[in-house]
Amino acid sequence: MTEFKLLGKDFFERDALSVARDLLGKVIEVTDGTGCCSAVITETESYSGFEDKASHAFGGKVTDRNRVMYGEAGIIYVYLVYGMHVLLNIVTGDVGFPAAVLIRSALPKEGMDLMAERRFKKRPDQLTVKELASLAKGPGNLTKALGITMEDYGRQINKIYGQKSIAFIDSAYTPEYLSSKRIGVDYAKEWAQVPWRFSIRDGFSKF
DNA sequence: AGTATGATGGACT
DNA sequence: GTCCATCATACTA
Repeated sequence: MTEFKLLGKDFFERDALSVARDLLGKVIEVTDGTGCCSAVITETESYSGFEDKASHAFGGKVTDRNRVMYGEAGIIYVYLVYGMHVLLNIVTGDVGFPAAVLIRSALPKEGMDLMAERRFKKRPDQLTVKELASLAKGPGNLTKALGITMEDYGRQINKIYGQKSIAFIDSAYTPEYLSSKRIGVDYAKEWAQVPWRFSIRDGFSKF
């Protein structure tokens, strides 16, 4: 009998940096018509406020894509980059203040068969070591493995929509972590340098 | 209505 | 380290 509790709206109703850091070691669990899978969150990034040049909401910009960043905490903000990758964010903080946490990587926990099928059309025992290690590593790989799609846009976490739900589960695990520069935002100049990326210190990362 | 580009990932040198 | 697939979105006009 596993005791678990969902991370409520209050968890996400805080500043994006705290949420990003505290999300490390927590579990994301996705259920859809094909089944259920979960993974331990190992890497996140925060995007916060009007001044953050790396944020889609920089300068208070509002578009059809980024609109939910101004919404209530716990809303799912997904978008497509490079014409092919879906990236998962959770909105944080107060309504009207644009902020979100990007989930970049996770360690597969349950539902390996689903994740292996979605990523490589293979059974888990057919995966190479490289494939296994990269199952949910990287924001694009993570959403593909977990089955997160654009249809999840604007939905609330921990709620069921038809057969689909994206839940966040608490954990007593509070890992040592590292902070570093955010990835892929060099265009944001000085805002590309702020240490708003968080990752579990696993002893293997070279940071 | 035309164009530039990206909160990536994989292949390759 | 370099190249590039691929297309919705944001921006220019």
